[in-house]
Amino acid sequence: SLSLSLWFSVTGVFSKEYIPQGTRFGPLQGVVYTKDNVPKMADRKYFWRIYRGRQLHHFVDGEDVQKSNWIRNLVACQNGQEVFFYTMRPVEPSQELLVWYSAEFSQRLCGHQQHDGHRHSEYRTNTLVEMGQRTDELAIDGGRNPTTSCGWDTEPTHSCRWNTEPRSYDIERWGFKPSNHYNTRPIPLFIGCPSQTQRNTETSRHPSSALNSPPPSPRSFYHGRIPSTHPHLLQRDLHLHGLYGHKEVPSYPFYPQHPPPHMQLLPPFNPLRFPPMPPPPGIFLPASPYPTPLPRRDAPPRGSSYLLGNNGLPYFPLGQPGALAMASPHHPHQPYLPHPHLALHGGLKERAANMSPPSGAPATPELSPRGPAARSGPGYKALPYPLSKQNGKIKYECNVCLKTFGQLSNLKVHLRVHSGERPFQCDLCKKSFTQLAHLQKHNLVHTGEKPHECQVCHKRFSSTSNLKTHLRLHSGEKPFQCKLCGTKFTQYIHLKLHRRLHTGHQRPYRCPHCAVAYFHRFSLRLHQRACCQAQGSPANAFVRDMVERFDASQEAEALPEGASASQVEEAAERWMARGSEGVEGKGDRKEAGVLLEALSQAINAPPPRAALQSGAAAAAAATHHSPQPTNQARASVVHLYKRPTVKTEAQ
DNA sequence: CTGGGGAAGGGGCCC
DNA sequence: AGGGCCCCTTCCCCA
Repeated sequence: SLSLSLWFSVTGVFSKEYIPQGTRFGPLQGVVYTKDNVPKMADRKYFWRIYRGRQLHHFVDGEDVQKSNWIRNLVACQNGQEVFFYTMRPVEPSQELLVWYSAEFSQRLCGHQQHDGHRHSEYRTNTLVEMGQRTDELAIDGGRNPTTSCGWDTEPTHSCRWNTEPRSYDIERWGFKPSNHYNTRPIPLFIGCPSQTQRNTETSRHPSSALNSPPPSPRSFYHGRIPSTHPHLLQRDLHLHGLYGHKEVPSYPFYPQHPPPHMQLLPPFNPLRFPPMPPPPGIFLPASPYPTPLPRRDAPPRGSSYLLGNNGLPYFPLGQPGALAMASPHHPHQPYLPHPHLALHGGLKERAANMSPPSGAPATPELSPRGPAARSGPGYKALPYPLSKQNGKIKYECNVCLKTFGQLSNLKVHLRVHSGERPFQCDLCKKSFTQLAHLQKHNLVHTGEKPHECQVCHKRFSSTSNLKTHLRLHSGEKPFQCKLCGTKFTQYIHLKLHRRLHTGHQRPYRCPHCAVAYFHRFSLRLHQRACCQAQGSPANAFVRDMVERFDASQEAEALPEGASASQVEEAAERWMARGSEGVEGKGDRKEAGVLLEALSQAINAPPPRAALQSGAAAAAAATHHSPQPTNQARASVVHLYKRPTVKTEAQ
């Protein structure tokens, strides 16, 4: 798996402000290699293949941060001989910018297979658009036809292209008129990215000024501002080349004196910590900045997405008409912006209809997209998601979390979990839901209706679940039992709260300086290096809390007491990949990243001598005065976060 | 502080 | 594809 050291050796880019969908960044800069002069020792992780026509022309290596400006949250688009990046969707403030790349590349990056049955969803990156380009088209449009490519240097499994110039998109998308300058030369900076103050203004959405600005210096330099939430970065002289205008020669069209205020540097990119989301189904792609390809014989119908899913196969949006129609008003930051072609050719319904996978494809399991047989011709006839067979039944696998579904519709609903799409909105309170049934259930809140009645006490409930819970009061059933004291509960949450009474008093490894104790020696070591103020660590309540969580995690529990630093590191990594128990649930992934960084530093940095000594003494003293936790006590901790089942808890 | 009950939301399966 | 239903989880409030 990806090592922490790698994680923290790479610079990440975060948005400081909302970036509208369709914003373009670029061009990519980096070390240029021809096919023949690639150094033997070159790390090809960040290689970009640049095509001329269908021929591989050269590579751009984005690895060297001193020489490149690559970013990884966007879809890349080869434009002539340059690479630009387009935002796939609006980028929220503080969201990291990442570039999509394929599952194959992800696997190579992570160095292991993802199909081991674990939920390695966070590892799974998705979707790369890789397109070829004909030389004659270069001549036609002056080299402005975009083709996209991925960050790997293996032979592409597919190629496709957009025949529509980005100019067309830009014009229609933003509503400005083409300028001669833009016609003749691509602007090697991003377009239409309003500042905070400009965001809601019409002019910001029609950044014609960008078009009329002189092209910026291709060599540019940006010193990012360090956010107050990441004070540890203040000591570093972080900079990112290229994207935002020259330090001495301001060139950024909108921000002539300063880097774009919505961009700033944050902790390093970590594909495990901040996994790129897959191309969101439905609601995002129709508003994609990418020009809709003109029809060709071997291409999907107009309106189909040319994004490639896993294994380089096309990723078709899964949107439904309802989703398309309802998405935008409910998500002001994800404005639905009908593509000009949609407006011209019938709008949403046609678009949605055209977005369906090729008819018949789901019913042809022999066209498994996992195999080469799935690709007949240029490869547009495959499904957007992997298929597999389990016990003779077709399974539809989520590209993001690898969960499989027996029915396609279930997968489609499931994908909303990842896309954030919530197509069903309550008219009264404007809350939105992923499923109609949830909205219908929610409506009962407003109507006061309680359709489910307890036959014993005639109390009424809005849901069967709540009635069922209630019925336990009459039946005396208490399925949730504390293993330590035997107390039984009717609800799991009550057991969960109760069990905390037992923990906290049985953690043998106490910090001699503060009132914290841990189950594991390595946790105490982490604490002392990462968050013990008495040891000179910065006060960080979050890191402190996370060390505690990790200490109580299954991953930590599985480690031997004398676990090596690398073992602890790997366990923390697994823990994070699993969602870190509550961290992800609270939507605070960046904070979790901060923890991992702290963990990494704590693991890798040589410990303060005093800390080690006192820590060892404390551990020894603690061990002496308080025996090792019993398996039972440890189990209670492990199960603290474990998904409960009636069976196990009742045993 | 702890146990207990209900309200509400979210994910997934089956039809 | 969509409706119905179930299970699970969390939050809130109260005794």
